Amino acid sequence: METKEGSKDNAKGISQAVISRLPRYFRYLGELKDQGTERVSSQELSDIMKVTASQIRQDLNNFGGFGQQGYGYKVEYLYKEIGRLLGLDKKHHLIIVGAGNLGQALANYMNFERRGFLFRGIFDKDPRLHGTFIKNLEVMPMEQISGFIRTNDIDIAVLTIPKESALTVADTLVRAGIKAIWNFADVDLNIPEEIQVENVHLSDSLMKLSYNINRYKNRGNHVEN
Amino acid sequence: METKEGSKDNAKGISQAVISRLPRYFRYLGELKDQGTERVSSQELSDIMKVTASQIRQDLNNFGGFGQQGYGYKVEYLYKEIGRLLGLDKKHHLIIVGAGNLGQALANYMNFERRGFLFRGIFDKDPRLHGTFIKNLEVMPMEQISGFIRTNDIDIAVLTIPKESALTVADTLVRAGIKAIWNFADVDLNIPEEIQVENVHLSDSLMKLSYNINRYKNRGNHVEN
DNA sequence: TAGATTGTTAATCGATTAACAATC
DNA sequence: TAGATTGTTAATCGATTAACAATC
Repeated sequence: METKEGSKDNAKGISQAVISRLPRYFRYLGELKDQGTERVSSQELSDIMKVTASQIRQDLNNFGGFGQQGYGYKVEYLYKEIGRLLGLDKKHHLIIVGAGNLGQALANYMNFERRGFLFRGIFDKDPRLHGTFIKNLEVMPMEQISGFIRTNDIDIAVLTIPKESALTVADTLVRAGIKAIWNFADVDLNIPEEIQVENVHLSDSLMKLSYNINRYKNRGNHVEN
Repeated sequence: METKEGSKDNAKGISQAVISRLPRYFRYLGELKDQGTERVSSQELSDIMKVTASQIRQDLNNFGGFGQQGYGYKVEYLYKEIGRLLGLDKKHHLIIVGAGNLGQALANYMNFERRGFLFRGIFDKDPRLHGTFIKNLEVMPMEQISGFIRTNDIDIAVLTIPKESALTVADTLVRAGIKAIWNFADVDLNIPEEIQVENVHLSDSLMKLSYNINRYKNRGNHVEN
């Protein structure tokens, strides 16, 4: 069992469908924990989260045996384990590329810092912004990105620039050794497979909402995305 | 053929998987259009978008016959039709609830207006903000939301408030007759089925990225969401 | 007409749900 | 031990891909 569990822990081939659900489990378990709940069964969680108990058990079992038969799951333990899977036990160092409204908003959003996502630098091509401060960060010129990534051990770049420059800037980031890009530009990046990309296409999201207003209901309104 | 096409046009039961892909088709077709491309085959689009030609034809056929056998699809026509499906031929009236950093950023983002999503009001519970302007919009107190929705024919509420107040505010919105909520609060709303909800859970998105940094590659880095 | 490419049916693949044996 | 609930296998469902007949 040890071997098996160990191998499952860093198993490959877990579908993005499952991974997408982990933060939601994490969120609900955090609530239960804050309420002082000690244990939860897949059925109880199923009722709260409106997904099947079967799916919960399947999802969790992708990563090893987190529960105890006849008892259920220990909330605190499961919460911590899922947090670990999500990399929340480690600190991440981020830069924001694009100091426009969205870049500023993200820089000021405290909840990311709370989870270990630390903003270390912010860049913009507009010289008028250079030297100004957003939160505690001085806006730097784009030319300094590569050096900054290398010197400050930056994992993640948050891309909040217009789509016109997104592709070339993404290339710069990749060449500087970035591990992941959180992409808010309205374009699909074209970078090597091993660099992780998570797209937040706000326009797409709004258009989807617009579609659903006009058409008849298709599914529930919970979960998804 | 007329009857069939007509019925397909407002067909129910089109999966959210398909609907989620429509904005991306729209985006690529817009680019082709801007480049002056007149026609495109599913195979050509497949090469550009990195999805199978089969999927493209299947997806489009959910909504009726947009193409011509032996020829392909007329770019401009298909672009317009998908835009129509996405409700972009109509104007939408939105309010922003929560005038914090994110609310301000969204208010200032021009691309939504360009697509017919018009911001008509912005609300916040902080009295110090009341009467100040964000873009061309005066910040109003929360108490005025319901009246404003009814008077100004508001379709969509953009929810950019902390999760603590999100549930109760969402209820207010529903009672005032809102059709859809674009939810940026870090919580799942619990409102009637017929009200459309599109969640943008930024924290979830960042956690997913974090997961993928630590684990091995699972899939390509293109597309998804 | 011959060639190209759609629309659509059939086959495959993957994800979700159900069922139940293992076990706490 | 009996009861509860997981972990896991098997069944189902849905989405994607392949194949090809229809037709421009």
